[in-house]
Amino acid sequence: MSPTAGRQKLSRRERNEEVRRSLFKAAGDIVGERGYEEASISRITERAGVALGTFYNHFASRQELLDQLLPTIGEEMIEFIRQRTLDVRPERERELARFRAFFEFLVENPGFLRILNEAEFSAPDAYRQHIENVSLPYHRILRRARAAGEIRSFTDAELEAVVHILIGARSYLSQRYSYAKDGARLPDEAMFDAYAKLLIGGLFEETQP
Amino acid sequence: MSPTAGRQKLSRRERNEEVRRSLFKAAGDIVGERGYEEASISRITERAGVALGTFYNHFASRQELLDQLLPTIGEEMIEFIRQRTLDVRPERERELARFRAFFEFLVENPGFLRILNEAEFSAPDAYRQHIENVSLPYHRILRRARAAGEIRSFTDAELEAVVHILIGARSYLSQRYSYAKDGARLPDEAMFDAYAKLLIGGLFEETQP
Amino acid sequence: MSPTAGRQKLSRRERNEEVRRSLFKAAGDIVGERGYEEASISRITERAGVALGTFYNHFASRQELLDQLLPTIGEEMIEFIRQRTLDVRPERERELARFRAFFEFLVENPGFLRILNEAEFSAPDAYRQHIENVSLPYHRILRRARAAGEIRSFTDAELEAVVHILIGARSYLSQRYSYAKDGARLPDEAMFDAYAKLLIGGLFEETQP
Amino acid sequence: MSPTAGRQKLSRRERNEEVRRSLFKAAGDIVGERGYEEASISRITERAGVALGTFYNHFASRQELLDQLLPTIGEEMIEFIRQRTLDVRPERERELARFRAFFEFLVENPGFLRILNEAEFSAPDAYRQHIENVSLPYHRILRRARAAGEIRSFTDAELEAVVHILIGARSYLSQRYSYAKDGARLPDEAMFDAYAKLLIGGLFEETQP
DNA sequence: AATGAATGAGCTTTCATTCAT
DNA sequence: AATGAATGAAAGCTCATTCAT
Repeated sequence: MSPTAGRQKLSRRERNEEVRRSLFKAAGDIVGERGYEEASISRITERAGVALGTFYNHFASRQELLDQLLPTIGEEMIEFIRQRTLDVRPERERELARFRAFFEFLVENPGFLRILNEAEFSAPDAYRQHIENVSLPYHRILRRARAAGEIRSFTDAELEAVVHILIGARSYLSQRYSYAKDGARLPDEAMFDAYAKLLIGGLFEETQP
Repeated sequence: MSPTAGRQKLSRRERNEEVRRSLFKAAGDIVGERGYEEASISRITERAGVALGTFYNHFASRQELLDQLLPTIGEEMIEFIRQRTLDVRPERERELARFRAFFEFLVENPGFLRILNEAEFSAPDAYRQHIENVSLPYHRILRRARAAGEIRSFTDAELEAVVHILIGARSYLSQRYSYAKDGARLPDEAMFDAYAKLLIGGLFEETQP
Repeated sequence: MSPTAGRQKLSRRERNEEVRRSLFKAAGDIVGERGYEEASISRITERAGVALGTFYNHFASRQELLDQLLPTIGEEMIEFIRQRTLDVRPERERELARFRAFFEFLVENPGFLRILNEAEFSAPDAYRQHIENVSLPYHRILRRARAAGEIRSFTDAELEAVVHILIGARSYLSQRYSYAKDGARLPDEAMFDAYAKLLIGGLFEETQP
Repeated sequence: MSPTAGRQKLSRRERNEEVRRSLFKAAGDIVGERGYEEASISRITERAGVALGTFYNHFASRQELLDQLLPTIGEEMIEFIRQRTLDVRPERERELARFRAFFEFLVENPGFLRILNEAEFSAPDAYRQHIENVSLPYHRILRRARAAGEIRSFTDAELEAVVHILIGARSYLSQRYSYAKDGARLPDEAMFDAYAKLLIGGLFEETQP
């Protein structure tokens, strides 16, 4: 009897996939903690518990892996938010729920912010892809809400700008409130209230007598 | 009259300052074009037209120079915006003018965006300083406008969040519309309109029948 | 029979060890000829016939290798002397034999002196270790000889001082007589005689009428 | 009235000499504390309180200054020992007094040991000069003592070897007992007693039945 | 597929020396 | 004589990638 009998012996294919996953996870952890720059092959493979050369059996280059990080985790984020806001209506409330869900995702994935933000420079293709992955559905959602009369009068092009404003808002607020370094403030209700008020009613008084 | 008055050759002091400035400019250009990572001493000095060792006669380390880039150019940006929006009233219009002025500054300083955004990771002290330099006066402005009745009902903490939302909006919109790579769209009126509508009236309809 | 038995090509393991040894030898040669200061990585690797980067596959740092030089060769010296003086009695004669053997070792290892003497400043940990490696057994030998009545009246602390006197004597005499630079004198019988007389009878007349 | 009137205004010549001395002192201090390696021109001039370029108005090169350090301070040492042992008789006692005076000099000049020992490699010409400065008079002294019947039967060549044995003994004992790093033992009486016994009577019993 | 040594270009920094002011 | 910026070679070390085993 083989020494590994009894356990579900992994097939060659499965083992392969397992090593790949461990490399991917190691890279994500390192980038999340220390940034793309520090994610050297030797650090990644050491963390993954495989030999350095093994890396190149699974990825063509360092950049190839790095370029997969954000899209992959980004999809998880999108799905996470979708799942948490599935039944919320009307769209106004749903958007606020999405905003909250984003911060919940950050709490569960503290490395994501760094993977996301540094990608703009360290994995630009991945970054563009991710922004598109996020903004396209977002744009669609807003157009639908407009069709349903839930949104004020914005043109398509304006809604596209709005999408980037909303994404930018998330991003900067998360920087400010979520970086957990030595006692930074956690996101607070004021932030959620501010976001809600801005989206519903705007910042400035409309009437100037 | 100073002994060096007239069209004298540059004094020792002036020459020194000139070299320093050329190193600073070279570094700013390189970071703006290719990022902090690529701003190696050898590239900087080559661009500045001095020997490599000369760098260390003017800056104690690579990081020291890099840390001065954003605060210096950031102050220029702040002053640029201030000058362009000095007389605009009411605050609502002034904020829109500031927003426009920011994009005008970007047009004149195409490298600034990269210097700013990458600084979060490559010059974190400088980044924190800059964000503070921008957000503190911004927060004050909004509180004053609120006192003047120009702003809707926001608490202080909410206004602080608003500041970061507005800064984040600028940042993401500029990414989307200003990166001049291969024919990206220039900022268009839709963007300004969207920004204006969002700030004045918000995104969603307030009344849900 | 092992699969690599016979005149097989060197195994991976053996090749690895061979490169390491060649780096070690190159470093020892360079330090012996030109001093620690001159033992740069590039010189060492050039002499060893490998690429510069290869060095760091075998040693964590320049200092790590340099710190191994003296202890390794120092042990060889100790063993060399031990082997050559194994059967000499009494202790008085044995000490003289050790003294001679030390100079014989120097003739066969002309670089050793420099590796030893410069280590005090360039590899201080190694130096301390070596001095201890030499002086501890030396001290023990002298105490035993004293117990056997072969040594005059010295306390333990005095014998420890004697050890350093003897080591220092070797060291300075070797400097004077062995440095092979441009025709320096070889160690001569006068030196051995002086050493013998000093140890047996001392320098000064004891009786002053 | 000139601002410096009243004080003995230094002549140009005196000022020059003063700067030179301050450079010399700075270099000696640095080498004593941190070694020749660390004695860079910039460190020396900074410590001396003059501009870097000033160095080359007083010394042709770094090595030139470094080469003067040991001979100069070495002469001070020789004179120090001479003064302290002028009247001691007989020679046997005088030699012990010289040995003690050497250690007294070290206490007053804690940097000397490093200047001396590192010189072998960092200022070899200076080192050879110093050893000669010390050993030639030493040899003469011993020959005279021999002529006076105070010394046992040694040939000239043997006495020369003895000189180096005695110098080596000093050097190693001082290393062992005088380096003041974190609580190293101070030279103790055992050391002086051991030295005395070795010189008067030797180490081993002469008679072996 | 897994391994890990080999490679060499690249990095930041230090430094003795020169030289115009 | 004093100054201090300019120079460029050299240092130790890192790293993505290759490739023989």
